[in-house]
Amino acid sequence: MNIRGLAQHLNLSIGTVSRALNDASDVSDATRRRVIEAAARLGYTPNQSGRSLRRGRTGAVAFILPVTAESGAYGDPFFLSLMGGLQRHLEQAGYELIVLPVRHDQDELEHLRRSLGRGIADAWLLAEIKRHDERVELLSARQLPFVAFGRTGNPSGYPWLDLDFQQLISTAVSRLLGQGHRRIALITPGLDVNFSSIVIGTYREALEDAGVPCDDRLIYVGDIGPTACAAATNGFLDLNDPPSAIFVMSENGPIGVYAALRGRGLQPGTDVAVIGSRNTPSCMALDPPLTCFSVDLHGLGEALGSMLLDVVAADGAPEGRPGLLWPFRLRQGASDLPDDSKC
Amino acid sequence: MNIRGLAQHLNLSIGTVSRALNDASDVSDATRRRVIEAAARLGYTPNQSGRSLRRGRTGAVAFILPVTAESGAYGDPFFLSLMGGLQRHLEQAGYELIVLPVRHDQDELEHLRRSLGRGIADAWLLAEIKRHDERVELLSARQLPFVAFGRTGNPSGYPWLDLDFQQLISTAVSRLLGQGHRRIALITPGLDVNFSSIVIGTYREALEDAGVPCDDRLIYVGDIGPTACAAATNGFLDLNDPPSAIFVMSENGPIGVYAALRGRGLQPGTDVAVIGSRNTPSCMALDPPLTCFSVDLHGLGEALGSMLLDVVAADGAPEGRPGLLWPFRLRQGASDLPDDSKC
DNA sequence: CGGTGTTCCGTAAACGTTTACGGATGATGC
DNA sequence: GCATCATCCGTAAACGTTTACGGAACACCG
Repeated sequence: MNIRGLAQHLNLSIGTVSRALNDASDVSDATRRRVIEAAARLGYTPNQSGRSLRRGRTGAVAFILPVTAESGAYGDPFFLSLMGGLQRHLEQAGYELIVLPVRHDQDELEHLRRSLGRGIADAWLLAEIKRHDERVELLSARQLPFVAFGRTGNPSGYPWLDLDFQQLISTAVSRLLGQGHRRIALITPGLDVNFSSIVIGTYREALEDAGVPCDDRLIYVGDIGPTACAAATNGFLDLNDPPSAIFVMSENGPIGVYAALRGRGLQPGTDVAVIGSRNTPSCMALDPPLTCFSVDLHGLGEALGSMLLDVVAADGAPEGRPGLLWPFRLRQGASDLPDDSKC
Repeated sequence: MNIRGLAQHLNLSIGTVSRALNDASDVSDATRRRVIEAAARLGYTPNQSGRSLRRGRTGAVAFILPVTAESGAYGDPFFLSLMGGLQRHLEQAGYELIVLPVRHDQDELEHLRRSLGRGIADAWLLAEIKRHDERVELLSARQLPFVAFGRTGNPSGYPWLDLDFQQLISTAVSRLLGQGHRRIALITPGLDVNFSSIVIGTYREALEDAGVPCDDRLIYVGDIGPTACAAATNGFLDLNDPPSAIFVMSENGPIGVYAALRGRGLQPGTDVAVIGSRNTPSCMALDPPLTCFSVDLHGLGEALGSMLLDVVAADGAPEGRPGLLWPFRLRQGASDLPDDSKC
């Protein structure tokens, strides 16, 4: 069902039908109603290729979504929830969200180039930003509207939104300090992960501000799977002066920490305080309930959608758009009770 | 950078450039090389709108992905891993995978109509198929190429792939029977979930085949969140003759089951056997390790990709394509040891 | 009644590709 | 040397839409 067929059916010209359906100026109310009614009745929907060929834009925003390549592993459900809010916000503005999955074992720059070439969207959303990210450079160089979820090492000259890891760490550490802990261990991923250096820096600052000496033996940087975190915990406990609290910047890491503590006959939350970073389903299954942080993913998606719409509206005027930090919320569990006996 | 610009740059006609880049017949090797080299050098990528307007097809497959609408909840990471295999398979055939998220609180039929109208893909992949699914009917009626991941109550006349729940249940029940259990409880979601009736039916058959009487008080049908599963477990344990084994058709349900057992001083895997359905991260965090089932998600994605390519190739000849059942694999843990004392 | 607007609609030219068709060129066979 | 043929390339018509432009019809005002 073309626009031509619709026009013939209505004894109107193609142009009039198009105007009636789109801009709605220069067309009488009577015919507009007639056209809209007939379009609905005949099931006419404008061909997207023709439309976006003629106009310069597609009415869609593309989200480059990293997915796992391995067979057994699950992906990060974080993004899935984010997509709900993002899609809702874009939908309200008449935009469509399309997601382009890219596997971790793919050349992501090449993938982005191909996707850009398809010209499938008016704006682009990048995730899992690296400290030095060629995709950000590519999009900046081509002056294409995009938003980065995450930030590079030099986060200026492009719009980004990132989680406020600084707030996360300082909240966790000051909470533990407030509970009387003085030896607080830190488990955080390798420095190739963008936020890890922020984590370490903020951790050091927070201790310093409180006048608590920082012991490098209490900092573990590396693989943050459950087993690696268990090993790290055992390493902490082997020290002459073991920590009384452990902050774990990892999704499934707290599971390993709990296991290692129990392996030594220690009870999380009673003998050693534990605070995790995110309320993943696996961490919510722990007993005693893990004190950790959550993110308003829906709101986060909506904020990203809003930024994307801004960026696509202000085409070619990317100035003055600052980066945004998105807060974590503390979810109090029972794993970080103060352990006064150790102070 | 148009094809016109490229042609002018090469002193060739537009048609020749197009042929050189596409079909590659009727063009000499020398010029073809020259064109390809120049296209790469000038960064030319054919405009997708123009291309798919002229040809009837887009070279893409669309995956209608259900995402959560609530703010706190995470989505199902199941699909994320599936997308990796799907994308790889399609990529190898020169197809692109685009994902269209649809929120659970949206009118999914209306959303599908809009998406179809955009004509953005050559084939469609549906997920979370309902027992009576209007989307399947819509796509069938319009003769559009699609594949259903899941199946309706009457799974014929369209290509589908579904998980083999029957195999899952019969494997679990016969395993428990083989371990000597005679009173096996079942926790399964409400009958609005498509596979739940299959689960119950197969459970009954398996018991009947083994000559074990089926006690309806050992079947719980309803909400399968952790707390609901804990309540169901407590209900089982309140019986005069409580079960010695529990099969939980739920993702996070085993967490609640473990908690309820421990609340009564019972040790999972020692006092009561527990088998779960899926190896979600939350279940893998349990101690003792949960015996459950896993799915080769990558292979599943590739199988879906293969079916999609078949469907898009055999346009208008949808006959003879049977449904496919995808197997579960048992992952032995330590939660289903035989409890001979109770037999 | 002429002039000036306003309202509504048709005309046609784009947007960037692909592809059927034909023509030019050169090679080959007789 | 002429006919035949293969090889390569240019021409132009589509694909379905949007939109600038102009024109027809009509109202209004002096």
